[in-house]
Amino acid sequence: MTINDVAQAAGVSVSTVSKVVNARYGVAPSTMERVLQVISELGYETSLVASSLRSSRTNIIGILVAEFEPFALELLNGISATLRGTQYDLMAYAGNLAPGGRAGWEHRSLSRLGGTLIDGAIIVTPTVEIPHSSVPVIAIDPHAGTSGPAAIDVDNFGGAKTATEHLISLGHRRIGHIKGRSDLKSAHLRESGYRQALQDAGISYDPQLVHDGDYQRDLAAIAATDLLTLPQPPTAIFAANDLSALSAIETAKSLGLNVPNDLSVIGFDDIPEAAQSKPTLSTVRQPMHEMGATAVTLLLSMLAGEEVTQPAQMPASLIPRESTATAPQP
Amino acid sequence: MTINDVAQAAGVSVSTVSKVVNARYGVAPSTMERVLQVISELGYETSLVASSLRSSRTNIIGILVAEFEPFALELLNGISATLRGTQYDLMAYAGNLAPGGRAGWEHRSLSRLGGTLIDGAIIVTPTVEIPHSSVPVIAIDPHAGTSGPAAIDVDNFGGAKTATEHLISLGHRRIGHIKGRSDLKSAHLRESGYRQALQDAGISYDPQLVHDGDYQRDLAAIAATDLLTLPQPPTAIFAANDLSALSAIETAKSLGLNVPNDLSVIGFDDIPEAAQSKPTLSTVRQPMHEMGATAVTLLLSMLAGEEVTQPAQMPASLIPRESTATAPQP
DNA sequence: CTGTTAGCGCCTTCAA
DNA sequence: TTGAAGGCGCTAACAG
Repeated sequence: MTINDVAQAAGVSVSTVSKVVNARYGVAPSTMERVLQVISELGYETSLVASSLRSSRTNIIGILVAEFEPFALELLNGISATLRGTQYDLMAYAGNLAPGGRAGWEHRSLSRLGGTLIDGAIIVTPTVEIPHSSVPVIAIDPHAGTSGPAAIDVDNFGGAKTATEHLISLGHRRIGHIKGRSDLKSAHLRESGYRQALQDAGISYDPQLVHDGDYQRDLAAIAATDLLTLPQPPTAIFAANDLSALSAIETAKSLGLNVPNDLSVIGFDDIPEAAQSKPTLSTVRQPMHEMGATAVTLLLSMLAGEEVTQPAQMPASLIPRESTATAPQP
Repeated sequence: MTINDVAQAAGVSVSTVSKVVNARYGVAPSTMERVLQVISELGYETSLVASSLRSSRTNIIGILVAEFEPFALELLNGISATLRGTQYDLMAYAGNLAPGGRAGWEHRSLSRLGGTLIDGAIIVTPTVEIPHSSVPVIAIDPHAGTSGPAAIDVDNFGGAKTATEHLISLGHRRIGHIKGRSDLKSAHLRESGYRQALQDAGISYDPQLVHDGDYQRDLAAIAATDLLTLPQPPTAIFAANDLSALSAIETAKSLGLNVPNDLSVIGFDDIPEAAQSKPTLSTVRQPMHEMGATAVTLLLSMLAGEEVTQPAQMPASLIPRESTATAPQP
């Protein structure tokens, strides 16, 4: 079912059909009607691929992710809602599913789709490389410096500080931290926030209480075990992300500890699982919906020809749930 | 950055570059090395659009949705997880965001992407039309007959029956129902399940207790109001979906009723909001993750050349939460 | 108003 | 082993 079939069936040339499809001027009303008739009979739709190869505009916004995990999905939700009612369709592409090459998927996806298929891109990346591209790009959560394209992220430092202050306000003095991936800026910022909160409260920093969890479930479990089997274990743990926090809760349970009575745990992100765990997880929420919406807004202005370079920083907010409680009396 | 630039920089022809990129035989090792060198220097990636126009395989699975709402996003999650480790990438396309034409997006999206951009499609549709296509297609939740392509849906009848039985087991005898969209088969099946459960329990069917909610929030609110202002209002309501159920709870609250003490409410779907409402919503869960996984499995076998026509029906499971309780004593 | 022509970037015969 | 040529479906000049 190509434009050729339509042209043939209607007894006109392909260019005439193209004009009708794209509502160009210069087609006789009668011809137009006949062609439209044939089109609807045959159920013809113009091929996105072919037309995008030829013309530069597609009216499609691409969102590029490594894979569709909860964070990206929430973002997608906000993006989709914001895009509704505009002229743009949304195409989400996970370019890292195939086995092999983990690195550089941002560049690969952008090169493969950019320029032709999509008019602009929102790229969700936890890595450092943000390629420059022929189309406007917004990066969300680009754990990197402020170089490169317009970027959006959450206030990692402030959020971590808030989380730690929450624990302090509950009377905790011995507070552990499970760090995130050390090559990501967000991990450092979150650790800094933790240390700042301690310092502000006059609690001295104890390196023994900080272990590496790499934002991953299994490594976080090891870190939690190390922390909890210390001669003087912490009464509370701030984990750099929810995944680590949930893992820490599991570990505490397996060691016979009760959360939150024996140990308080707080995470970062507020992924959907956080609200459904037992006990439900106290955490610091990234406003993913709003981040998605902001990304769209910025991208649309870039597409409208405006210059956008200023990175946007979104606020993080404390979500106290069941996994944090007042410190046990010694 | 096209294949031409690479060819020029490497001092070879485009066809040679193409052969190198696609690992075809017939290129001298030295040439190959030089070309690869240039490719990595220039950061060249083959254009998805151009190559898909020329060759039929892209190793991309498309998932076509009207928009990215919670149901589709959960599905996406399951699909993405199942696709990991296979050779396929995932492209999700929302082809109905642009204002205007609501109907027929399935056909439009499939025509525009199928045949060239994607090797196969999973289409998430609540409407009746399921177009035939040039690529293998699996339909999820196609509230339609068994005609057309391979389809996956949930046991609507059994799930509705289970929900109603749950209310009956709590002592309710006067049970209202807020129906779904009458043009969708799922709505009829859910109503049938409700009536079957009543009949099995020896409770006579009262047409006054069944109102139309169209699966929509606002219409469900009207239906709920009508039900609750009846001379003899129901003590429990089974809503055809969670959206309607949440709306019914709102309505009940605004009428001064306490849920679940004065009125029990149960929904259908188990969307994420159900676990976070106050009170949390009892419901019947569609196994969206598993439905997505099943869709992928079926699609992969179709792509491998096997015939798949048998529709898959997934089980629905009761998720009792706070919004249902024993019937108030008269 | 309509049709012919020339590519968009790529892959695939087919000659050289 | 290499390159030239044709064409995938479509759009955009340009002639007629």
